[in-house]
Parts: sequence; C-alpha cells; structure tokens
Amino acid sequence: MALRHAVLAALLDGEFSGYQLAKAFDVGVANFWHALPQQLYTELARLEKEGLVEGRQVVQETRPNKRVFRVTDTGRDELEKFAASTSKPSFIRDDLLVKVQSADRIGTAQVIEQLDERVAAAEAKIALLDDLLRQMRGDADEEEFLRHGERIGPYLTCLRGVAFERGQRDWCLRIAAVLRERQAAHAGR
Amino acid sequence: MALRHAVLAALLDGEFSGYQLAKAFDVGVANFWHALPQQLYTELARLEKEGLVEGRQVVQETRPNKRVFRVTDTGRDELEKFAASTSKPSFIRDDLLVKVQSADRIGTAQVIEQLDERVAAAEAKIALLDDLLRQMRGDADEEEFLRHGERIGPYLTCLRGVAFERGQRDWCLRIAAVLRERQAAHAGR
DNA sequence: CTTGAGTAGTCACATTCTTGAGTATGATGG
DNA sequence: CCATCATACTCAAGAATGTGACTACTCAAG
Repeated sequence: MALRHAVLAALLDGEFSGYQLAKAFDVGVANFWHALPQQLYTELARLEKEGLVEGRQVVQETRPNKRVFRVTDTGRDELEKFAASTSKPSFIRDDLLVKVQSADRIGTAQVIEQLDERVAAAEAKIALLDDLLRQMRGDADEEEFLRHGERIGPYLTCLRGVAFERGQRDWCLRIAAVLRERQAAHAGR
Repeated sequence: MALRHAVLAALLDGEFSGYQLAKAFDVGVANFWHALPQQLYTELARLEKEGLVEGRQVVQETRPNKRVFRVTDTGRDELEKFAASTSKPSFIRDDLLVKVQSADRIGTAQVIEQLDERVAAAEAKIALLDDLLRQMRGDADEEEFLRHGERIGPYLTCLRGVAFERGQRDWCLRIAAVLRERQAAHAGR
C-alpha cells in the first residue's frame, strides 16, 4: 500500500502527468520503488478520487493533451502520517541471484553471461545517476549542496541508488571471475 | 513467477519441510527473495502437483510430523531452463527511501529515528550473515573455499547480502548525519 | 508516403502477495 | 501448573502487481 506514497513523494517536485511520472519511475524513483506506467495511471486516478492529488488538463498543440497532478494538503498530511509509521524492512528480489544460488548444481555458462550483462547494465545506470546527481547539485559540491540545498530528498535517494548499483557491479564482477576460474579448473582436469 | 525457482534453488541443498524453508527464507534466501511461510506452503503444494518436487512424510516423536521435499529431475530441468532464460533487472522496494525522498518537505525527526533503527538492523543482519559465511566455509579461507568448495551457490548469494547490508548501513548513517546537521542549522536560525 | 519512435493514456484479466485467523502438539521457564 | 514459545501446517479474503492488447496523435528518417 505504498505505491501511493511513492507517487505522492514524486509529485512533491512539481506537477507531473502520468506519462512523466512513468519516466521518473524509470530512473530516479526506481532506486526505491519500481512500477509500471499502468499502475501509475491507476494510482493517480485513485489518489484523485480520494482528494490526495488534484489534476488539471493541459492542452498541447503539437502533442496529445495531458493531465498533470499536484499534491493537495490532504495528500501532504497523508505523507506525513506515512513518514511517522514504522517502515517494513526493504526487500530485494533478483532472478539472477536465484540462478547464482543454484550455479554449481546446474550449468554455469549462461549464468556467467548474465553476470556480464548485469555489469554493463549497472555501469550504464551508474553513469545515468551520476549525471542526475550532477544536475541536481548544480555548481555546488556535494557537501555544500547537502548542507544548504533546499530540495535534497531526491538527491539522497539517488545516492542510495548509485551505491546499490556499484555494489551490484562489484559483486557481479567478482562472482563472474570466481565461476570462470572454477569452470577453467574443471575443464583442465 | 520466480518464487518457484527460489524454492527449487533452496531445495538443492537437501530435503526441507515448508517450515524449515520458511526459516531459510528468513535469513539466507532473504538476500534475494523474500517470502512468507504461507506462500512457501502454497508453492510447495503446487510444485508437488506439477512433479517438480517430491514430498515424503517424516514421523517425529517429540514434535509434530512433517513433510520434507526434494527436487525431482523434472524440477532440476526446470531450474536449468530458468537459468538460461533472461533475467529481469532486480528491483528494490523500500518504504524508508520513500520517506527520505520527501524528507525535506515533511517532518524529518521521525525519519531520522527510522534511519537509526535501520542501522541497527543492518548491523545485526551483517553479524548473522558473517556467521553463516564462516559456517559455510569451515576452516578454509574465502579464496580457498571459493576455488575448491563443492557447494558455493549459497555462499555467493550471502556475499551479496552482506554487501547490500553494509551499503544500507553506510547510507543510513550518512543520511542521518546530513539530516541531523540540517535540523540543527534550521533550529539555530 | 510509409514506417517507426515518442507522447499520452485506457481496459481487462490473471497472478502474486499480504493479512489475519486458526489447529495441534511438545518443550521450557517461572 | 500455567503461560508462553517453538514446531508444523492450513484456509480464506482481499489488496497489490504484472501482462498484454489497444487507441490516437505528431514528428522525423528513409
């Protein structure tokens, strides 16, 4: 029941349409909450019905019109209440880890390939997020920005995202190396 | 649709009852897949019906009888097929990050408290996993074990778990410090 | 002048996950 | 001896998520 809060939190930075939110959920927000566009549209409709967000039509000439939403005071209260409630421990779900868990009982070759792909994906994500961070902090250096910036929330969650991706990359590199070495040892027998 | 594969992967290490699996999912397996006991019982029943696992009754004297399961050849094939299929990118979902995202627009005090709790939880988890790792590798040192151990899958996923928890802890410490400093600066104005 | 990509959104269905309660037994601690 | 914890498992209901297909418009490249 916290997709709603992720949406509210994302809308704190201004007015967004469902489509724009979907973009945001693909990059920054994905660091802590993953959701498909359909879910966002559904959730926005529900939030509007409950008065937590307000939508208004924006007529566009060169593209389809859109509806943008912003958080109402009621919505802000809801976020406050959510912030005060106890958090559940975060959880990860990762197909690839399931495969690594069984790596030595089944074929490892395919798993190694996927580890390599993951490394590349992680590096791309790191680059993307680093750019995002640079954009957010502007000229200031990080310490400076974190002390005096006025909107640091998204920056902080991006930091977590970068750290996660780095961890992901390093782990994948190491595991791929380990599995390769074992494969070589096995072949040389 | 990968809880089934997580269960199969967990059962590669021997015969387990639903109850025992639930324990495993609470510690080691939780590093890459989180599931409640009820889901495991349901999944085991389904897997048995489809012939991917086989259960047998174990009569116990001092405790309730149990049914333990092991993977069948069909189940092993299914895992192979799964390992060869492309993985979806892993995703995180974390209440606390949602709160941090909106931290500077709502009250931060409660969030700081929760960050502290998270630090403690992460440290406990790290200790637990370090123990688990030590148990798994026995006398050998890590390099040695990873080269020649015969069952390293669970060890590798635990390494990821430890790294994740360390990342979690470090990030929480940093963010809590940042928010505290801003809080102090704000109060001093 | 057509194909493909990007913008903007909707509908319906199916699966999965969570919540909450409940059964039954033996062991442990005060 | 009574309460509580640990083992071992089940059922039902409801909320959240995911999958796939679809509409409609504009712009740019080939």
